[in-house]
Parts: sequence; structure tokens; C-alpha cells
Amino acid sequence: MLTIRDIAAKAGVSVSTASRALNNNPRISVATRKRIQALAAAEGYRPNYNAKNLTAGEANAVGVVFPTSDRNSTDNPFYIDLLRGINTELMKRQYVLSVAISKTAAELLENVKAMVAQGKIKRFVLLYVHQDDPIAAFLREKQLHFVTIGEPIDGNDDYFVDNDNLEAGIGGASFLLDQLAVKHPVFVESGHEWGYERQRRQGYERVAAQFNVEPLTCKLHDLEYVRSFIEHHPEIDGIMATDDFNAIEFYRLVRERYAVSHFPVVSYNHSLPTGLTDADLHSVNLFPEKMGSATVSLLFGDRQDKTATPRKQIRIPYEIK
Amino acid sequence: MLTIRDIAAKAGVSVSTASRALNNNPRISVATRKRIQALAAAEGYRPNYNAKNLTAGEANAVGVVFPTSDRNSTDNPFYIDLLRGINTELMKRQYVLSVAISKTAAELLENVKAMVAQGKIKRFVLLYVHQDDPIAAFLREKQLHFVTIGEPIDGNDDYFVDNDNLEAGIGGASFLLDQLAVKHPVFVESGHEWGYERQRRQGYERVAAQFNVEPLTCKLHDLEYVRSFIEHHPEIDGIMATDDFNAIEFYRLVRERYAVSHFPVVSYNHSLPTGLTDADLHSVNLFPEKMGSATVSLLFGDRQDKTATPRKQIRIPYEIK
DNA sequence: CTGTTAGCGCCTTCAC
DNA sequence: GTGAAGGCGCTAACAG
Repeated sequence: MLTIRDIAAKAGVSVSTASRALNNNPRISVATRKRIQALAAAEGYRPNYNAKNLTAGEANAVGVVFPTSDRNSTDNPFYIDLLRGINTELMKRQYVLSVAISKTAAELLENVKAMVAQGKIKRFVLLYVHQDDPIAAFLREKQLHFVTIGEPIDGNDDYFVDNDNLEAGIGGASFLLDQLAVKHPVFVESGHEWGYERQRRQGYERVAAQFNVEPLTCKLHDLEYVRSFIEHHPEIDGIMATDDFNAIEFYRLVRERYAVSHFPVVSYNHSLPTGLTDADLHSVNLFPEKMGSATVSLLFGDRQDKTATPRKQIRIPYEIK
Repeated sequence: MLTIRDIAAKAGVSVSTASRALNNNPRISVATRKRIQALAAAEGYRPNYNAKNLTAGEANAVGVVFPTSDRNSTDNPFYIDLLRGINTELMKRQYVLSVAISKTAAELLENVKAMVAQGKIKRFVLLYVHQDDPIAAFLREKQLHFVTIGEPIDGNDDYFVDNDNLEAGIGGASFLLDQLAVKHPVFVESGHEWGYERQRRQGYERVAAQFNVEPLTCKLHDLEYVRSFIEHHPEIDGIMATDDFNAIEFYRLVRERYAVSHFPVVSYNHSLPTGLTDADLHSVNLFPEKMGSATVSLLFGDRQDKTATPRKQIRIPYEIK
């Protein structure tokens, strides 16, 4: 394995000069810096990060924490795209993505603690928002950087990346009522009262008021409930749902009762394969990969220019097509 | 931060004794070993893994590689549960899960190379099976351990964990034809020709032959195709699908055409919330978490007893309820 | 601008 | 059974 000594030797300089050159230390003349960097690249030198981390006292890793159970959470393609966005950005910084995931909250916390104590990881991403989360509390106490995906709900002033769900709700509802000319929309949500659902619903309600329509809402509790709901609301002529799965689930039940087709639907996340539903489905793209890259830039305290105060939150815009 | 020197000092022994005691080295008397371990635990000592890794020349991390794009792949809850299974097992070994994930194949390979060269990671899990995969080739060339999720298709004798998809196909079909008494089943698959789909189909065909029924198959190409298929096959009275999403998709289209309910359905992965379909849905549980833990035991060369030859593959059984 | 030296925390030869 | 010393690869004082 090629070490920095080898590079130093081949370049005819001392190890420390090589080290400084490779780290772009201004104390080394630009000429030798370039020369040594070129040499290292040519020889295929790769620094040993265990050694770097040992001296730095900090690992080149970001801990990404999954919620304990996501069976009821926002859907999964979203997570995967988010991971992709995060990791692409981390690679540029020569960082690695480590995940903490477990079935039990206790084990998960232990996982994070091990990352901190044994792994010297100092930056984390929480892929969820919980009330009084012990992991967030631990990270705060240890004064470590972390960013949550989704706006905090417990009043803590944490860094976060989110969509503007209120705006997305307004946009989606406007699209449904205006472009798709729906007169009797229904808002379909999971029944878990997630923050993003509430916010999108508020957007929906606001637009409904503008259009003078009654803001009808249905939670997907169970089959009987929804069937009965649909039975009592034959007037429904369009769906706005908090995600694609809720949308097709409800639509399926509508079709079961009434002979409709090309039914106007607006939902979120862009997570279905196309062509397999006859609904006129417009899924709002929330750009999870962009959220991932924004997360990283928040995590590392990027700023537009030096004078700008660092931001604590980033909202990613949406797109309806 | 508590280092091994602190422990050594408090125990009144030298650093090397402390090190050996903590690593359960038999050269240290059992008594002092216990004593020092107890002390370390009481003081909350945690070894610095960057230092350990530096001397060991190998990181306490496993690289988990995601496919470039999984939009068309097996569904995602499966991945998440798999990750959970892998990580739970890794934690026991004081290992960390690092992920490689990217949109492009080139960047993904670069990601893995960096993990190897800079991170000293020597063990990998590939969450996919590809023909002539450059990443698998790289890992083979470097003689690193890796396990694929799914049986290799290119004739390479790699380690893998999989379900017994043929058996699961036979089991699922038997359940549908026997227990659920279906006379005119249809086999629904994605059209991507994944290995597991082919194998389950073979199981289905075998059972169909036993029951003297025509092995009907439908690929979910596009809406028109499937609708026409359903139109031409009014006799269908039960569905066997390669996963839950394919199942409900097809079922929706059946219901759209015919007034059925409590339709018998067998599919795989157990990935839907219950209560929101009126199909008589029996989803085969493939125990992704178990697959994860089996993956790790393969990766670390566990054996039942010392004399047993190491296994290169593990098949996880299924369950139908 | 560059070289020498010490040390990050831990493990492991080599002595006793 | 235990200790002292050196080194893993790299960075950061301290010199010059």
C-alpha cells in the first residue's frame, strides 16, 4: 500500500512537506504543491482515513439515523432517493455515509452512542421528526451537528430540511381545482397525523375557501370506514392525497363503487411506476435528492458568501406536472 | 476522553496489559482480565476505533452497496428491513454499516473503491444481482469478502443469501390452488424478468401441472395490455403475483371490469398495510431481517461447528399465512 | 518555504 | 503473566 512516505520519497521532499502539499497548505509553494499533487495522483495514492481520523480526532463519516419503524411513515422510495442525494454530496467531501437503523429505540440510541464514542462521528442526519426524541436530545447534549428531515415539532431550534408543505398543499389544491377543474374534491390522508399531512391539508383548506368549496377530508382508517365515506359522497369528482399510495388506495375504492375513469388526482412523492393507473394522476415531485444535498450543505455550514449568516433551514420547492 | 492509558492507570497495570485484558488475550490471567474489563465497563471506557483500525489495517465497517436505480427493482420496504437485519448483527460485532449509493454506475464504483483504499473496508454486501457487475469484479480481484442478496446469475461462485424462490413459488401456488381452491389462477409479474420472478413462476407452473390447470401468466407492461388481458380471461378466479404491489395493481384492474370481492390473492413481501384491500390477500413473508442476519454470518464466515465446511449460501425459508 | 520531531490511541513484538 | 518500546499513517508544533 502506498503511503505518504512513498510519495515524499519519490518527490524528494520530507513527509511533512508532502502532507502539507496534499492538504493544500498555503505555506507550501504553489509549484511544489502542484507537483506533489500531480505525482500522488499519478501514483494512485490514497490517504488512509483511519490515520487521518486518528490525528483529526474526528471521523470522515456522517451518521444517518432511520426511524425505528417506518411501516407507517412516509413512503420508502423517498428515503432511498434522499440517501442518494446525501451520499453524492458526501463523496465530494471525501465523507462516508454510516447508517444507524434498528427495530428498538434503545438499540438505536446505543448505535448512535457507539458512533459518537467509538467512531468519532460528529455529524448526523435524522430521517424523521419525533416529539421528545432521545437521540436528538443526546446529540444536542454532546453539541454535535445534526439536521432533521422535516420541520421540528417540539419547539427545538434544530437545523432542518423540508418541503414547504403548506405551499405544496396550496399548489396541489390550486392545480386540482383550477387546472383540473374539480368541483368536489376530497383530501385523503393516512390518519397518522404526520406534520406534512397537516400542513398540506391546511394549504388545501385555504384554496378550498378561495374556490368556495366545502373542504372534505377522509382519513384512511379502514376499509369499511372509507367505503361508507365514499357511499355518502357520490359528488366527489377529484382527489387530493398526501401520497401516491393513499391516492391509488382511495381511487381504487371510488372505482369499486362508481364507474368513473380518468379521475383527476393530485398526490405527492412521484413514487409510482407510470402507466398502470387510469387516474389522471399528477404527483407532486418533492425532489428528495435535492433535499439530501441541501441536508449535507446545512450539516457542513455552507454559506452563499462569507458574510451571510448561516441558515438553519432549507425548504426545497416542489413541482407539479 | 477516556483512553486505554487511563484504564491501565486506574487498574494499576501497564497499557499493554490493559490492552490484552480488554481483548481477552489468554496470556493474561482470567482474574485480572475480569477485573480490568469490569473496571473499563464501570468507567464507561470505549475504545477509539480509528486507532484500532489503524493498527489492524482494517476498518470495523461493512460496505452495503445499493443498485444504481431501484425504481424497477424489488420493492423498498424489503431493503429497509434487510438493512435492519444486517445492522443489528453488525452492532453485536462492533461493526458499522456504511452505504454506497449513487445514481451512476461510475460514481458507485468510485464510492466502493474509496471505501476499500481509503477506508480499509474489506467486507461488502451487494443488494442486487447483475450480469457482469463491475463492482463484483473489482471486489473479486481485490480478494475481498462479499455477499450478494439474490443468487448470482453469471456463473460466479460468489457467496449469497436468497430465498428459495422455487420452493416459495411452489408453496404459494399450492396454497392458492389447494387451500383457497382457485381453479383458474393467473401469475402476475413485473415484466422485468427478475431472477426471483422467473423462479417463482417455475414453481407456479409446476404446481399448475399437478392440478391440471393451464398456467396463465400476465406481465404488467401497460394499462391497455393488462385490461385487454383481463377482458379475454373472464375465467380468472385467483391471483398469484410476484409482489404485493403487482398484486393489488392487477386486482384493481380486475375489479374495474368484474364485480368481484374477497378475491383470492397470493403474493410476496408482506409490504402492505393491512385492512385497505378487500382481496383475500395472503402475502408470503420472506423474512428480510433474517436474510440480513444470515448475510452477516456468511460475511464473517460463521460455522455451526469448527469441522463444518463454510457455507457459501444460505436460503431463508418463507411463511404463508 | 521546508525539514525534524513528537504524538494521536492502540496493538504487538520482544524482553523479563 | 506482565511491562517497555516501537510502530501503524498522518498531522502539527517547533525550528531553521
